[in-house]
Amino acid sequence: MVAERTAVEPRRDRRHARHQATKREILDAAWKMVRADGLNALSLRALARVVDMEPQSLYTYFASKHSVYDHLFADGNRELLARFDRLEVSDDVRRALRAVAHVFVTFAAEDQARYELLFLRTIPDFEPSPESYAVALEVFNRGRSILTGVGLDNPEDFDLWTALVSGLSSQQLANDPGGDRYIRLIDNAVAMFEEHMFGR
Amino acid sequence: MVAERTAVEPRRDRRHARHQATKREILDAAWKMVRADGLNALSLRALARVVDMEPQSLYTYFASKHSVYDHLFADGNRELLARFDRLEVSDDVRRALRAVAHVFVTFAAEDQARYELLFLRTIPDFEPSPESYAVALEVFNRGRSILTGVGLDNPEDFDLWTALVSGLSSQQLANDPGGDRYIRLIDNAVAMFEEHMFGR
DNA sequence: CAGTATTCCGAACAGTGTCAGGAGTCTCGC
DNA sequence: GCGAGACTCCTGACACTGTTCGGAATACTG
Repeated sequence: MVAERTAVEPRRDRRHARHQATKREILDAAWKMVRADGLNALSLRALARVVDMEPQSLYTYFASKHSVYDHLFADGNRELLARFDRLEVSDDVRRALRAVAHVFVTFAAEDQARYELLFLRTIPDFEPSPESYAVALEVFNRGRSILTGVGLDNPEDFDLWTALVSGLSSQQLANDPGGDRYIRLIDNAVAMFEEHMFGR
Repeated sequence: MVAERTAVEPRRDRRHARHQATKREILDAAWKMVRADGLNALSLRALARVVDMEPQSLYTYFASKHSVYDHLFADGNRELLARFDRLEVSDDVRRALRAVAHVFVTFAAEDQARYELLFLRTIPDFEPSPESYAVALEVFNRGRSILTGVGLDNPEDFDLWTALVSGLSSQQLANDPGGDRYIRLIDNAVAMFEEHMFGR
């Protein structure tokens, strides 16, 4: 029985590799379309056309359209997590807060559809799977740990921080997409926040 | 020719009244559905079922589904405008800012779908008509004039203000719908903003 | 080579927004 | 009161959507 299992495993793995490759191609195409036409405008038939398949074949890789969204959701969170990882946290509080805010707002401003998917509940009945949600939680915790690292461990302080940063992001996307009208305000906003938290 | 016109007018008006009444009923039903199932989940066929019509009959009152959204958009903005009108602006800066923030965040937190429709571009290809957008502009100007009334006439200050308030709103909706986790932070946020603008 | 897992597609179903055309109804001037 | 015309509503239909079923290829394994 053990032999049988070890004999089967490699086959599965190779298939799995091909499978994953195609999955990646589909997801990349989905990102492209979603960026171009909006998150809610994604159509499986159009997606299939782009990756040169019949619409039904997509179901070999994804259980449903929501599952596609789910993988995009995880993708986006992994990307944001990677950017936080690349961030070397400064000792200087203001500098650290600035860096975090800049990473987040820039990330948001880059891609309206991605922001919608990750941070707004805009697709009817979509809920991330536990696995995908775990990635999102990791992002959340990472962001919070950076904040506590500079001495902000009060949950309400963190809530105010996220409100401020997400406000800059959503306003940037809504009122000046592609521009930097609100991105320019980051330093000022961080200064305001820091003064309030630590005194002038 | 003039006689003909004046003779026709009253008839038109009475029709118009009935027409508007039905229109209102349809929009009210649409609000209900949108609140229950989400903005993007609205279906003309389901809407028709609720108002006891055939789906195609809705086209007597609205040129398209987007037109329904457009009327809801105007509805929402008129409601927000009315709340600003009911607001008596205090001489005390902090009190005034608090009141404005509270009106807005409460308005947002009440209705996720309405917030999406008014402040996020979440429906594919939807753009408010000039008439509806005019109402939105009026809301925007009203909010800004209240701010300038307390001495904040710098556009960037107003941008930071809207970012802060909309951030509280969207976080409230996303992370604690129905609760008051971020609504409770309004006073604190206003204090932070005021200190930063006017000194401690 | 035989057997099996995997990938893909053809056909179909229920749902969507929307358009064309035609009934029925209401209100008007005569 | 009658005919004209606007108005309201519906039947039928079209192209689209996500999704399921069943079978045909294909690729890999023993």
